[in-house]
Amino acid sequence: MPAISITTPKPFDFDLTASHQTHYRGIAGADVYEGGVYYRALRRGSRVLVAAVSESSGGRGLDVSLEDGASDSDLAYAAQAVAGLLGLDADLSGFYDTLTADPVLARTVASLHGLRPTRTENVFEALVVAVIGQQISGAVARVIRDLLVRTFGTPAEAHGHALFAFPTPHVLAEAGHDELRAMKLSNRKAEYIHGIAIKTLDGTINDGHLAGLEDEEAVEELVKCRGIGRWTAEWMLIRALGRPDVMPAGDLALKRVVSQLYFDGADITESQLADFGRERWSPYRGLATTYLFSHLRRERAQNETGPDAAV
DNA sequence: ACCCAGGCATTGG
DNA sequence: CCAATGCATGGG
Repeated sequence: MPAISITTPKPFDFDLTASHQTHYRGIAGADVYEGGVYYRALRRGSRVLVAAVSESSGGRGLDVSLEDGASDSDLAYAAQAVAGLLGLDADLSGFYDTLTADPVLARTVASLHGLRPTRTENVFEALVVAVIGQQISGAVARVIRDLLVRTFGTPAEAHGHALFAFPTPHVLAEAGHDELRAMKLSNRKAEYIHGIAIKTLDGTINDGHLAGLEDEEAVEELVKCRGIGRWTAEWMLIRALGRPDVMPAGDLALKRVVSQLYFDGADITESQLADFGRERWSPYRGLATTYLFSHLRRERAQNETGPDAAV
């Protein structure tokens, strides 16, 4: 099986990072983490490559394997894509310095040392996943996201696993309203996602262009799209572009966790959270957000399968 | 049977 | 310009 090694930066915890990417549940959308191997179906042009990623036996990096027939060029592509998905290119040193100055945050995320800010494959994936997650609980969002990926994603049988590449803008743009509604999306969200697919196809939403914009410029441009508000734009910047200083201050769960950790449970407003984050965590508000959410996700997943998993 | 959940667009003051 | 309202669905 063709494979390529990639060296990893420090600090880096592969298990933590792959678990975070799959919401500590082994599968989340197009991402799968099972038996110590992270699987992801990647799009390269019109083809799909399935990467299987595991720690090198030497422990000095990662091995990325593709199916037989993959070229050296495919391997180089996959190595680069996996490095992005796992956030290996992020710089954590400044954030860890911030942690030493914030004992509350440091204690909360103490067991997340080496977690990397993982990413989606592209802007479209992040936007669609964010729209799905608007207003509803993580549990509901997961059901809808996984259904969408299994229904409209590109199946890729490889490494003995049935995997799916994330649906293309083309497929979702071609899908009828009733087909999207069947994904348990609301009428509105079905329209939003359809529109985002169209705008991605016609270049109105363009990864390279957005990557060249400052955080706030990108938000201002994205919120012109129907269905994309500030919250959705900010999550896209974090998830797709790995922006380290973006914080979705309107996020209900983030408000709650910051309230509990820093304000004795008292309700805080969006602007209070924005001020707090700017003063306390700049310029690493995005990394603080990622770590806090990883903490929440893991707690929730453990509570469901943990103490009284009476099976 | 309610009520809430990692928002958004629309409407009405 | 700010406040209220409907939306779809699964879990508590």
